[in-house]
Amino acid sequence: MVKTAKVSASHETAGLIVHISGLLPSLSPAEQRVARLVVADPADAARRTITDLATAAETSEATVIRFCRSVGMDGYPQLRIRLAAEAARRVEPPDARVVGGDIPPGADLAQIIATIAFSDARAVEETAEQLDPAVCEQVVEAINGASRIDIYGAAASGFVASDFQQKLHRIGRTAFYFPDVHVALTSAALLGKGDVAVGISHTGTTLDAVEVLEQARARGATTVALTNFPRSPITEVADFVLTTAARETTYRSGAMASRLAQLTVVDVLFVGVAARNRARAKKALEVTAEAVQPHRVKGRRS
Amino acid sequence: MVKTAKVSASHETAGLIVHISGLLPSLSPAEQRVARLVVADPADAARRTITDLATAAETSEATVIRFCRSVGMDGYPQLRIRLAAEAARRVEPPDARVVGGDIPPGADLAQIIATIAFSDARAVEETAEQLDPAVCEQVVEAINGASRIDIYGAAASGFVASDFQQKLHRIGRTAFYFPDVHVALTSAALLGKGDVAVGISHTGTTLDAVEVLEQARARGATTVALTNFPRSPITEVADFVLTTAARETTYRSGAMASRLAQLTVVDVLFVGVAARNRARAKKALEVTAEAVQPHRVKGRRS
DNA sequence: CCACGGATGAAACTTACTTTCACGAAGGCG
DNA sequence: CGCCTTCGTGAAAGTAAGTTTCATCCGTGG
Repeated sequence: MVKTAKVSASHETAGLIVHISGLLPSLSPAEQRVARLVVADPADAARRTITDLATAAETSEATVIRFCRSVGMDGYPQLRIRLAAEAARRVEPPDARVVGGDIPPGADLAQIIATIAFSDARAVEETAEQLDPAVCEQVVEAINGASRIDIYGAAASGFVASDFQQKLHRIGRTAFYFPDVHVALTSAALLGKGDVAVGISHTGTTLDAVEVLEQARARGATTVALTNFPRSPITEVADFVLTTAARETTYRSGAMASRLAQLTVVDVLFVGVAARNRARAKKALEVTAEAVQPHRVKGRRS
Repeated sequence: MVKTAKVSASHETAGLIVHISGLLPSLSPAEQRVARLVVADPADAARRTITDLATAAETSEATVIRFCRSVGMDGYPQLRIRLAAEAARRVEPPDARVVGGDIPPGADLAQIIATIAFSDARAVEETAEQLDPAVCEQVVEAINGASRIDIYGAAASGFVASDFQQKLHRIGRTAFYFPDVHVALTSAALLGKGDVAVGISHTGTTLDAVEVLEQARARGATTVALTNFPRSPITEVADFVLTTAARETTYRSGAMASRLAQLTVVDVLFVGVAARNRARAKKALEVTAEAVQPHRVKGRRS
């Protein structure tokens, strides 16, 4: 009890297994048998009960407890938990992921899932990384001060535009989304100083989106572009440019990752605006949530 | 993704916390208190004894045990071990501990960006982790063989539904999305054996979505539900259930991460279907891309 | 208003963990 | 060479943790 008791304290955090095998030689024979089992398969040991482990090590429970104390644990349960944690940590990190993005022809669903998840998550992270907080700030400011916000996007970007519109609307801002270019153009013509027009286009080359921003800008409105390509045509008619960072390839040309990246930016702007009017936004969200309550099925399944 | 073999096992092994938060609404009040403690700080929960945890959750040990069973564990010790492992594997987010939670009042844009990116990316990854490839496979199969696919979703889920519809349509599948419930219901009434109806609802309690699936199922169509909560009402009318893993406080945050998670699942299904008809899908994508070419502004996009 | 079913905690119970203690083997000292 | 000491050990007693059972409570629908 006295001799090895103090060794541990500092080593507790990292490398429990290493720690154990380090002081293995200093343990008594029976304890060593326990130690070897533990080191050989920590995860398995964590699953066992003390009696079970004692039996496997051909010794008694008492010895297992002594072993626990010898390696600096309070008791068996603590050892178990530490072992479980340790074992989990040394599991291979989510390894060879198909970074490229293209789905190989023979891929099964599991591969497809992994690939998509990876590139989708990547797009979100990378987009966030390269987003300029200062620009976001200004855009939020503009939106917050606008008496009207027009949002335009076509096809896949249309969903994003529509989503953004709905979000702003939900917190009580006057926002519009027009699926039809002509309507969007006429609306843009009615914008004025202090209003905001947002154009969303992954490629940045969507003629309609460019035209809408152009029109809005001509009327004195603040124009914001959301695109993946920082030097694309749409950026030329935008006061503020927000870029996404999605790398789409063949199959993904159906705008998959880009969409998520765009939505992330929308989320940022939305939260930014909401944060400016915390109380009001919260209230609005609650009210709108209540409004749909009758459309919910009551109760839960058990 | 290393192992695809064990279908149900993979669901349990990966993302225990996610799994729990998904089941949260379907738990009884007392169990929910326990669940919240566990989700809030898994590592801490793993350290506690059952009595301790019960006290902290202001309930009895019996309830804690019931909670363990509800989330698929044998008993408390197993839960403890799993929590410890889970907590260890989890990489500490750089700064923001706010995972699904609220943005702190004083947050600046940079913080907001980091927080959102983190929880968005997390939702995507965790959703992918717990997606069951076998179920996806069957859904893909069903969609692939369907002569018609009806997709329904309301509000935020409506965008996802619409996006899915557009994607399927683009690779030449006959898919519909109806923003109007009544139209959706009449359409569902015309579905038949071999057809597919997809209902999207984050909470799983959207009455409209449930009704549409019900109707579709009554007509012999295959029904698919996409929801965050594996035991919500919508799952009762679905032949196949696909779950997302967004840990969003259900109503408050206006469906941000959940949306991305849903889109990820949509992407998986889309690619899955496309992969079955590689040549045809590719051709279709090219043709549709050409169709919008005249609407592009010419010029570089670096 | 009652019957019913689910949710819940108190208490009985079981299992797991911890402590105590006595035995026996190894080493030292008279 | 024996006797004492020390240490490692497991049996068994003791305590704490986990699990089951059951009576009660509460809301729901007849």
